[in-house]
Amino acid sequence: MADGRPSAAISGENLLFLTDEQLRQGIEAMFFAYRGFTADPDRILADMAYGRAHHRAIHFINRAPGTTVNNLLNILGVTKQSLNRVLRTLISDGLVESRVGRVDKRERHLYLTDEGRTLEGRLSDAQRARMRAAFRDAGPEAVAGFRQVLEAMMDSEMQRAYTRLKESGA
Amino acid sequence: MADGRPSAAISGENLLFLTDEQLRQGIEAMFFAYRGFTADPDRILADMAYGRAHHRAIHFINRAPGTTVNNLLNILGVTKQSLNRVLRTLISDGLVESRVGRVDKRERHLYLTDEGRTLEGRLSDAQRARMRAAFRDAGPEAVAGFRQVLEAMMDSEMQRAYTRLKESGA
DNA sequence: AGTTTAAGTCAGCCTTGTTGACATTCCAAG
DNA sequence: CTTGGAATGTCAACAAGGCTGACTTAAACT
Repeated sequence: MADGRPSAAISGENLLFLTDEQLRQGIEAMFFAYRGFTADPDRILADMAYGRAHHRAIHFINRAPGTTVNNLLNILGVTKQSLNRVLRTLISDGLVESRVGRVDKRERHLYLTDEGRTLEGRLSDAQRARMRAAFRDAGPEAVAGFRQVLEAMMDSEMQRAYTRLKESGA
Repeated sequence: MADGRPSAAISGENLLFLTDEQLRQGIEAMFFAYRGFTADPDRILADMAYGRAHHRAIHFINRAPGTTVNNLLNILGVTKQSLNRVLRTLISDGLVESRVGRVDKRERHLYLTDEGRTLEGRLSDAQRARMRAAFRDAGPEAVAGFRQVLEAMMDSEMQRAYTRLKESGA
């Protein structure tokens, strides 16, 4: 409905005519691209008893070693019960190590074991390969735009988490 | 690991240095942005007995009215059992109508009812509002780049589906 | 006539999300 | 010192939405 009718949006000096059709194409692009984005790690995980939730935990523990459970909870946006089930299996399988905090012994700090890092590498390599190919195909300007739009699409809380991770990284 | 070490990629005339860190930021941007992308419709659906799967079915039936079950299956990338469960509830709730094909009576052609279109509108409006804000914030060049990268990230099969939908649209 | 295709259905399983209730441990404030 | 609250862990139950496998029906194709 309303195809062709412009959803006008005025932004400072810029007057953008964003039709519903253009927005819908953006929506569909996100849907199809996210499928591709997760496809490669999913294939690797399917062989083991793990799923996407395990991948996410492993990714962010690798990204910020020593992170607390609570911090991970905020980043992942799931309940502690849900995360706990995933962490329990990862710990008992020897991929993740949970150390009691030194300053606050209630906290658990999470680290990947060597085995955990190995799996992380396998998953990351697969996901990065696709991202690298996409970045290469699209070119540097497109990559900058890609990141700008994605950042603008996040909830402000996630935007802060993303920025924090970005700055801690490089 | 390998932070700082460049994953070089040569693309025709362009020499891109894509570090693992840059790729990881792209990966995390996708993760956080997709959460935002689904957040608004999810909130609407949570009040009803519906979930994201119902939203996807409604979206693509609206997009291509009269589509067959098999076609929808290919676009959504799920099993017919999974889709059927969703379609059954949508049909019995009066949001979707299933008509026997005229030329091939084995096929069922799917259409939204008035009630279905109403819900579709509510969900789309919410999702488009966020997309519109992100597009406006980022600007037209960024939007073009965003779409280029996403398209390059899709599996080729999905890329074809996406292009077909795009061309059928505007 | 026999095979293939589209769709639907039943049963069962898995992952991953949810609530709610409750125990433990420890820090910090009164 | 005691009490309240925070961080964590755990148990149970449940739901959504994926999956596989097996089977039926009806129509179309060869």
